[in-house]
Amino acid sequence: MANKDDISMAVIKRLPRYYRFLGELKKNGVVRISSRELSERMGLTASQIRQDFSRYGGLGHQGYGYNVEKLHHEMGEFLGLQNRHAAILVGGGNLGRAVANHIYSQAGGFDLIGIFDRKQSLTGQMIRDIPVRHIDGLDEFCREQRPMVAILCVPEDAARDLVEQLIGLGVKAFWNFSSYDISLDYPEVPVENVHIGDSLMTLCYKISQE
Amino acid sequence: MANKDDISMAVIKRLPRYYRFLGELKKNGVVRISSRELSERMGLTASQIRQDFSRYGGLGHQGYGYNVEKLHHEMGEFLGLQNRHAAILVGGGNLGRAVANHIYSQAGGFDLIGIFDRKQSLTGQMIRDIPVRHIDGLDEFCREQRPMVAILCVPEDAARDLVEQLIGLGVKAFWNFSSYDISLDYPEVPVENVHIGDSLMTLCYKISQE
DNA sequence: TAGATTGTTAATCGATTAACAATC
DNA sequence: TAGATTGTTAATCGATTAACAATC
Repeated sequence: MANKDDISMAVIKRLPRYYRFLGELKKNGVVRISSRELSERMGLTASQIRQDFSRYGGLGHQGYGYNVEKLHHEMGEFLGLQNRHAAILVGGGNLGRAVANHIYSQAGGFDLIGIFDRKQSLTGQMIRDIPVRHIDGLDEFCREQRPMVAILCVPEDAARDLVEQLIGLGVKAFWNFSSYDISLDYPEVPVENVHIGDSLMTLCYKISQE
Repeated sequence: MANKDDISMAVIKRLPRYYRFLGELKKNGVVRISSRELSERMGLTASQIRQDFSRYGGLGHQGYGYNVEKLHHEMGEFLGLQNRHAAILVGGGNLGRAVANHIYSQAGGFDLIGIFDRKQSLTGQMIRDIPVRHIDGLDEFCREQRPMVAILCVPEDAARDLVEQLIGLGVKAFWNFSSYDISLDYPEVPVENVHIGDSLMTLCYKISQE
């Protein structure tokens, strides 16, 4: 397999979508698929699909195409979905709850081990099978449980302070729903941003263009 | 001003971030800024910033830089934030609530005029100042109120049927939080996707790379 | 074997960066 | 005027598409 370091973000960003489509095909009992047919279903070029897949070594067979189950499985491996990373969630509001539920229904990758909020009224409430703890207990919890990932569903100012605190506590990566730009201060730390506000502005632009 | 149709998505996707940073500078009383200084604050090249801004006509002044307030305002105009689009939200769960609150706190673009859910237990509840209605009333509501945009915070299968129904009811654009790929079936309809599941997989990949 | 389809190389296209003349 | 900085053109870099030999 090619060294993953060579693979550009442009390709990586397409992998989850491939993974979803292949999962769907697998569920529908499709055994094999050609790059051409997959391209039609996904709205990509067959060329791009072959380029993307070929980076991961011999996934296909000439004259046959790709085995759906194998491809789906390998794609999950490339994404690292077989790993289990201990994660904590900070911010138990609506967004935090939605995200917590998502992690549960999503196949792989993360185990949510703690939820924190600064609102006293939330502490003790259960989200799925996890109790919401008060943010004051964050330090102690992290020192004992050593979460690897933190999910930030808090406002920008809170996120800024939390990132500093959490990095000090050994957190290695962030799933960031705030508008605080973590990478500017910590360029080496893996961060995945979900900027809902930016998405809304982009929609506004697209509509204005009609 | 250049015809907006010429401007690529790569540029458009950066506009909300510019808009946010400029709003912050404005709030901090910064009057003027050069492309070089903005580039350092945002982690971009000065060249890219000048390229991006120059597409919109003479926003800067040689030897001076850019006026922060003017640039912020113009950026908002390009994004169409001065418009008001009537929007409905389908799906009153945690994600729907989070999104509804977002629309309220966000400066511009959308007026949320209705919220729908198929759960009887939710109907009648208030989210902000909007009552949750039962999904059975969607047709009648849309025929009377003519929403332009629909926000989908429902599972994929529900989203599929809803899009068909809503397009029939005159909805022109979608903010889509489901994994249903609207553009495959309706390539002409403006859609902005927020794929939380894909984002989580991408994070998983980034962590595995460390 | 003949037909299908990959993996890969080459060509094209688009986006980013560098350079600099224009000018405030 | 001298210094700073834009807007724009040219150069570079990267990503996508096309073509096709390899081969199942």
